[in-house]
Amino acid sequence: MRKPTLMDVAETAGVSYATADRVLNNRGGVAEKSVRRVMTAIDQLGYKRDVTAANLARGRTYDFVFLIPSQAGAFFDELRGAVRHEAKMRINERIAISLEEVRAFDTDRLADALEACRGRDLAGVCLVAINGPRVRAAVQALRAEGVVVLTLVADTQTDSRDAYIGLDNRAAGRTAGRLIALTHRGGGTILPIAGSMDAADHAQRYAGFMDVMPDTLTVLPVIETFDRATDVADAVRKAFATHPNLSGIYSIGAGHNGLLAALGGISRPRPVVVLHDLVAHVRTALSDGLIDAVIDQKPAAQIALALDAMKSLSDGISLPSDFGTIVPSLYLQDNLPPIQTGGPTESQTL
Amino acid sequence: MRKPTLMDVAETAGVSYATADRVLNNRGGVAEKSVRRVMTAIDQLGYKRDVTAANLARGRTYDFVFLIPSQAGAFFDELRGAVRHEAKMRINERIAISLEEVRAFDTDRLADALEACRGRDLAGVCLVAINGPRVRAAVQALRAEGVVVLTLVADTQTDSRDAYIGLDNRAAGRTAGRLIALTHRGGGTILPIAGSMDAADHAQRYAGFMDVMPDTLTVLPVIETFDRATDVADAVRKAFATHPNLSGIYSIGAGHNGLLAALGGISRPRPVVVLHDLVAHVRTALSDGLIDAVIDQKPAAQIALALDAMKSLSDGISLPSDFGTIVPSLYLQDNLPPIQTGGPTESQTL
DNA sequence: CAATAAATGATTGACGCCTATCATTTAGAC
DNA sequence: GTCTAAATGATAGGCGTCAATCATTTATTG
Repeated sequence: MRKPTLMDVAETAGVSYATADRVLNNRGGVAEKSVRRVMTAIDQLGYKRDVTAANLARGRTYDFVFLIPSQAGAFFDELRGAVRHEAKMRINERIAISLEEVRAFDTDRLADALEACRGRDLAGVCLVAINGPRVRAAVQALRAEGVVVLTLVADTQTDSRDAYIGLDNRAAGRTAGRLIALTHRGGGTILPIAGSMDAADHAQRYAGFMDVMPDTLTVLPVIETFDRATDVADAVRKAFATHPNLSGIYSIGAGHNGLLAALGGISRPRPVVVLHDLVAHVRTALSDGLIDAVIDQKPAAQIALALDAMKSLSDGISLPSDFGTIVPSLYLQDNLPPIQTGGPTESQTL
Repeated sequence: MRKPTLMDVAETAGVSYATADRVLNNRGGVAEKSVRRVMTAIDQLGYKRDVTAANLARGRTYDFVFLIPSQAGAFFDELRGAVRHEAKMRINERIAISLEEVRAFDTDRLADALEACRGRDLAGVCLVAINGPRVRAAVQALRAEGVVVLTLVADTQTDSRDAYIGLDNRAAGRTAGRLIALTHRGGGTILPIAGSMDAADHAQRYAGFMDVMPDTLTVLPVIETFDRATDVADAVRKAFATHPNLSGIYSIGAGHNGLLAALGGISRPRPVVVLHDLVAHVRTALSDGLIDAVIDQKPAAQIALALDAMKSLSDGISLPSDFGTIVPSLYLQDNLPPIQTGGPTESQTL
């Protein structure tokens, strides 16, 4: 039989369409026993509301805003690219996405951008969080308006946003550590390089890394480079000079260009190198065998997840508890994912 | 401004709605110059047909059938589970999925099942292919009816189906090999275990594995176990006895229970173990540190891809050339994906 | 039992598109 | 200029739901 409609439900419940509708969209003013009869009919028939028809009727559209740092750097480039891609993909899901760039590390600009979102009848806002009183207040104001607010990549206080989508940095660090350990079953000397141990994500990755380090390995003190390529290169070169038996490098942060440059210049057997984020030049380096493994946080997947989450939340559907935790992907040179094609719906012009 | 409708297009093109409609759905009988004017208006306004409204109006539904081997075994269990899951997920996308189990390795049963699909006005059929003249004929007959036919996991001749969704087995083997090589930089002895080298997937994995084996490693001859757990266990135990310096195992096929049992029983330092498919007991073994790495072919993702592909193809949209190639995922115990929750839409009862 | 409130029924016009019909205009052939 | 074919316009009903209105029935209360 054909998919049941709400009219069918009404009939088998022995009530009018109007009453069935009142129950379905709990508009109230329905007697207890009628509610029950409708409910019964609903799951007797296996009725499921036709969401597309509903959205059509409601004329509902979802307006989402992404506030992404304008920070140069391959990772945020990818993130922005993913937003643009999803924006194209979802126009015929009645989802309108606008991408706004915000100057990086500038709480005031971020707060400005958030405040500018008020009164625009948005369904959701997604931001890469940095903390600050104005930011926090602006988020609260938005949520008070009924706008769903998500944090992405970097979180704020747990209670001041609706959900957080981001990498499990501890797991990422553990994964890196596990791989390093596996490749050093005979022992060795490892150099961890971070941007800044004051950055929560770097600190968590490092902690995860150390969690799984066996004591047969010598782990040198972390070098902080503030993700500046030249500093990274210098640090690596110096380490090579100082530790002739350096056998592994874990690069916790960014500034990979420096690392790659330094690696290209050495003569003796290259150490095992594990680093983060499969951006274009890292991908090339991995393909070329200049590095061994990349731990990725799948920015495109995060954007897609964020959209699903915002849509659900703004429909009043709550998220599963473990939602939003991104498990890192591990890539060697042989299981690199294809360059983003966008799936078959890409060409859906007409 | 609001999303333009076809009426808007008609107006800015200076034609009637009927003509615009004739162009959009190329029903023919429109003068060349009118076609151009409508086309121009379409991309001037950035008009995109509202697919949901269109499907609503058409009353179009997509009926898909999955023919999955009834073969016991965790992998096909997962595959079937994924089909059922997607079936639930997509009912409000006007997609009806039915899952039919077919006795494994039985071309006649498969052909029967395919023939039973005829005349049912299906949009697509997805099968785990095994070759045989009757199967091939049945597939052709279906396609002649306009049914999209996809192969999943195992392929047939390239020209006899619309698309193939499946693991890049060579890449999977290479990934395993790369990991083994990385963990044996000092050399070692590796045991590859396959179900049958006559099976294309196993042979390909093995080939990929050997592609990247450095000559500093000793690779023992492949053992064929026909994926029988007891045979696997025996083979592993025997290998331990024969090769005291056995340092790595690559299990190419299934029958992992036997491998895990044998591993649990050894006293000396465990070799590095890499195997395929993150099914429940493998997951447990990985969590417990009984094995080191798992290469997964993401059955759930394959099912989702298959559905997207069938839908696109039956809408007349062709697939990108690299579509359907599944790149293997590599899991260590720290980056295990969460147990399938199904995303936020799961709870979308009303 | 009347007066009031609560619950229900009946119906309607969107939403954007599809499909079909019928009338009208325009162009081409002679 | 007439006749025919091609092109176009106008319009209507339907897809399943939402949101609203108004009329009617049923229950409650004193």
